Amino acid sequence: MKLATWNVNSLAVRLPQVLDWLAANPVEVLALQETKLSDEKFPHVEIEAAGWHVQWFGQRTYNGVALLSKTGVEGLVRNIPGNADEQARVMAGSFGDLRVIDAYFPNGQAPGSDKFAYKMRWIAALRGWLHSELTTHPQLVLLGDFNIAPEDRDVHDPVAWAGQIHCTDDERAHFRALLDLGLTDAFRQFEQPEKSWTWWDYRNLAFRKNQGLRLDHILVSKTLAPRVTACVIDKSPRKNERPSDHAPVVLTLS
DNA sequence: ATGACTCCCAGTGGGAGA
Repeated sequence: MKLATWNVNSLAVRLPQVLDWLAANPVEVLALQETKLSDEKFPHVEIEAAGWHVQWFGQRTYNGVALLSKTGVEGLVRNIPGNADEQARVMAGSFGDLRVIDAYFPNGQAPGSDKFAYKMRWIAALRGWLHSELTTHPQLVLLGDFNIAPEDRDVHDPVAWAGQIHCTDDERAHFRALLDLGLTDAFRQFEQPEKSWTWWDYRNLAFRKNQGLRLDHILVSKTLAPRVTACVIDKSPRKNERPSDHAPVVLTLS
């Protein structure tokens, strides 16, 4: 079975691309981020008409997550329990014994900013919740847009990006702390091409020059790790006329 | 180079993203 994550940067713009992609890639679960739609505007009718189950949690203009799936979901959770948050960033659901947590981590804007402090608090709250989720759901996948490039090899120009947003020591320490919960970066379980990114700046022909960052990740629990047979970045949606600045990441489980 | 592009809500510009 396959699961995927994709930051679509506005589902209003990208819905046709998402439906095309699902037709070609009928994954068990597709986790979306940055839908940028209030719940009453979410295009669930179109998605359901295409044969998919869908759950959504959003707000206007910013953020917003959704879970599209072949089968129905149970145990839905919106945002991090116990962590009051105006921003719609998390949706968790169970598909049989598999717990799926879709997360859109805060961007953080710039180290030292209020938004960076929020990012740090938010990830700490996520980690605390994940700790308990893992005890009740040993088969767990955390996937989404982490807005963190975990290592220098995840950055096209590590010198230029040193200490910049997505690449600070604080963010990387938070990423490692998530791994320390017993999670594995599925992408790095396999040999991968050098210069593998999931995000390219819209500006400066960055995609054509393959100047990007690996910010979108799929972490799997210890119980699940042995079942992972592949994890790949799918650059094909970039061929669309108005692509998202992020590419999907696809996980295969035996 | 305080840039570049895209999206949103706005309203003939500006914030945010990453």
